[in-house]
Amino acid sequence: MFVSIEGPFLHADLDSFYASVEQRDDPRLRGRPVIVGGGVVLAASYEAKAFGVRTAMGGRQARRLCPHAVVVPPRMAAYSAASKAVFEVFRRTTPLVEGISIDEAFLDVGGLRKIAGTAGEIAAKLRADVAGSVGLPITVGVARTKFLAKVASAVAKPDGLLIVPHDGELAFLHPLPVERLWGVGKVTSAKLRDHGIGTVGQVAALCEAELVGMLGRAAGRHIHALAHNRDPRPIVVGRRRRSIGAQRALGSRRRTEEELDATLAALADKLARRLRRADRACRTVTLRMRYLDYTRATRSHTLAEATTDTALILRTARGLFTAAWPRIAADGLSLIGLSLSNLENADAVQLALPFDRGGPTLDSTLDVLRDRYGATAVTRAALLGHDPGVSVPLLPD
DNA sequence: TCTGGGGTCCTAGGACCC
DNA sequence: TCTGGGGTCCTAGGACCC
Repeated sequence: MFVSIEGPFLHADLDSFYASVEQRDDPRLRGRPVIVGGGVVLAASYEAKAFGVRTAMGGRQARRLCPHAVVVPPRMAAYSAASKAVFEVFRRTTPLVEGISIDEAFLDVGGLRKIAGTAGEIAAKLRADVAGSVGLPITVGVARTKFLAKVASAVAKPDGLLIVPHDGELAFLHPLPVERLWGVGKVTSAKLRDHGIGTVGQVAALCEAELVGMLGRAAGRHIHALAHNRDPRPIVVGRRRRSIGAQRALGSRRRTEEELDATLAALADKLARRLRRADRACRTVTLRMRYLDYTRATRSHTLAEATTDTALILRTARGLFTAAWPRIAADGLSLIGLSLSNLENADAVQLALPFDRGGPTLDSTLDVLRDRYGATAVTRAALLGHDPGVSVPLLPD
């Protein structure tokens, strides 16, 4: 993991990513409203958005709003390949790239000024490079902080470029609606609007204590800082995934215990494969449930040691399922999901350590490893103890 | 108008240890 | 014998993001 704080930052965000890939690959779709995904809208082209179609909207509603839209099934492999190509362009621009999702990243372009020009010039070239070599439209926001760069790209969409000058930060930010603040969703914006607060400027006029009183400690502090464009977060290169999950919607039909168990087994198998492919191991298994009335619940169990074993993951999931069975039987499920967290490196280094007759304890092993590699290199959670050796990742987890 | 699939982070209470 | 305070881990729930 590498951290860079210099700035300025670029926030690069592909426009209607899945739909743009479809329009790129099929000229007949260009200029027409395109919806990716049938049951639910995964992405909509700007032509479709003009009719009010939005991501995550039900397919039926979307077709009613825009009856002449072309609906195509998702092609995840094509999107994944396009994403890889775009990230290659990012990394040719600067090694300081922090991926946020399949279609979005932050770039730190400080220090490139003498070589590549101003941040604005770099951003313009980046957009041209993505269009030229991958054939996709991309919007870039440029600002002194990551947060403001992200706001700038959201305002500049689609296919735009917006540079927020140092002396114009708050003049740009304060007239915007509170929903532009990262971390303000439905619930928080409703709370703020109940207090008569609708713009970022109105948030900025409050003191931190008032916001903490309204929203809780973390959210209050966070939003107070963002409203003043205080965002010290650096670019983090090589961030590791913290969980792996999969879920399946089940519709409104009641499922039998056997059907649910088969789904659970398929999810466990799929996740264990992904886990092993990523060279990770998990210690916590979480069962996610949504009942037929759409209320949700989770049940989790943490193992003593990390595992990549399908059978153990499935046994653990089944144990959670069995414990939750009374409510499931009574209320029925509309969704079942599994998530693996507390991830550790599986590609660990094997160390042969001399142990006492009584066998090593986790803590005695930890002490030895801390002596050898330093306290920051080894954590209890990183240990994957297997007699007679132990596996230890050489990076902090 | 019924609501997919993949994630991150925060809170809060209880267990346990020092 | 009774008591406090701090820290970490686990579990469950919730808000939010793409």
